[in-house]
Amino acid sequence: MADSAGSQSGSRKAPLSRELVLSTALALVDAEGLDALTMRRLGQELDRDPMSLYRYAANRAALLDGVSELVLDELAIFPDDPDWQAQLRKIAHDLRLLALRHPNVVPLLVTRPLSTPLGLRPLGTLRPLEQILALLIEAGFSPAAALHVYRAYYGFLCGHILNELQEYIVDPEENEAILRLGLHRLPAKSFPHLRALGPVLADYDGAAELDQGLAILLSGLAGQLSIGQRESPS
Amino acid sequence: MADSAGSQSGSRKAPLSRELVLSTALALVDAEGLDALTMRRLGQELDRDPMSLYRYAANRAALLDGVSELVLDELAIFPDDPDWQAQLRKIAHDLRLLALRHPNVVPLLVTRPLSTPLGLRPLGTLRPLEQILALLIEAGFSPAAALHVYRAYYGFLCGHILNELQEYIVDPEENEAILRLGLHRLPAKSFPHLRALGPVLADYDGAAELDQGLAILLSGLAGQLSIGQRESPS
DNA sequence: GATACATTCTCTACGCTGTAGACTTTATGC
DNA sequence: GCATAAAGTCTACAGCGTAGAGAATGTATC
Repeated sequence: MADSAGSQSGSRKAPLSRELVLSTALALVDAEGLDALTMRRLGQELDRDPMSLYRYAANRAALLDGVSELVLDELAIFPDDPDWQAQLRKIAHDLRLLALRHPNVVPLLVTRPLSTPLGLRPLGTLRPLEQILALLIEAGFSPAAALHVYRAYYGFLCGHILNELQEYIVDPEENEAILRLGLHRLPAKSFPHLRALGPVLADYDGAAELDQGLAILLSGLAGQLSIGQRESPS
Repeated sequence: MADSAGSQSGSRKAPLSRELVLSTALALVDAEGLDALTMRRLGQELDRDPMSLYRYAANRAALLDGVSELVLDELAIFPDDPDWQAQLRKIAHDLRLLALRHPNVVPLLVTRPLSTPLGLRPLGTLRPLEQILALLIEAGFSPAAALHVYRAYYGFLCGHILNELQEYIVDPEENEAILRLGLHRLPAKSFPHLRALGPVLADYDGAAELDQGLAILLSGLAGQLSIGQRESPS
């Protein structure tokens, strides 16, 4: 018998479950990146035959969807908050922190919906949309206006997170080195401004910039609310 | 006898080049998606051994970077435009159209930089950043302020494009069907607003929404300009 | 023409991937 | 004890990226 790794000395291993599979997958992605999440590797991590995973996810794509869902489940939204702007700000910062906590999952979050029609996505990934719509409608926006506000808000939010993560470098020791090395590599002639910004690029206060952008956007969107209220029937 | 496609009847085939390889790769991605772009398949498309591609791209990742670059090269930016807001609006719409023209490349555009420190990216992907910085500095922003404006602007832009593409469905015939099918699948109890929005979701005027968002954002950002500098040259 | 060299392309092979299909083991109900 | 269902395993296949050696071709020099 091939009782390979640790586990119980007895014949039985811990029972598998979708939750266990997904959380192990997430841990693996967090630790070693998306590419490390292969069926074989995950099976090994769970001390099971890779094929057993197909009981809990129809295929690798579904597994990735599951991981997305699991991460988004960490996001708490309160659609009943009477201060919708404050709530949107809170959600934004929460999502930002979530992204920083699971940077390797962000490509998934942002990419998977591109290949799945809205209606067929995992429910967990649609929950934020639904709840933010609820929040906005509660705040007085018409459903259609709520959708537009959502799009502007969520688009901006995703964009910010992507942007920030693109400049983010894991090891702050190496940061300076790689940054300088990289920037030095740029032809001075065609990239003068970028090269000159080296030091400024190095300290990026993502939370502050997110706040600034949100302030602009939310106040603009709030303006549409008061206009809409004055003219349109509720 | 493997002389498959057209080409000369003689022994020689058309000479390969990086441009040819990349544009063929782009065509393949446009036509059949990112997954279809394998070394073997691309080799077959060019009627060459897959290994010959490694002369023109160090590996598959570099090939993907090359495709990103090729697409971004289509984007024209005029850093000398005296009306920076108009220029930013134009860039935004151009990039949006570019994304709609090459939807399968968007994941690449958005995802690849996440795994490459800024300084080590293909130069072609840094050009827009540099040129927009130039535009903003020319307009009177300090370099640091220009960077902040760029981040807010470009983040919003990317976010919008991603958002729009996520709701975009290729076949307008099937659109209604899949949409309804999908929405009908949603539990009415937990997704009331989303279900109710079906018709509104169906017609999404991306250009208009992009314009609206930009209007809010740019006017807000322009405000920072006038505050930042007491005496304005404009 | 002949020779040497550099470039370009091809061939073979290795270890990895997702997963279909048949099979074995274990838990459960009668 | 036995039937049935559920869970897990095994084997196998087609496809992937790409290392490394080799063949074919183009060019420079004599």
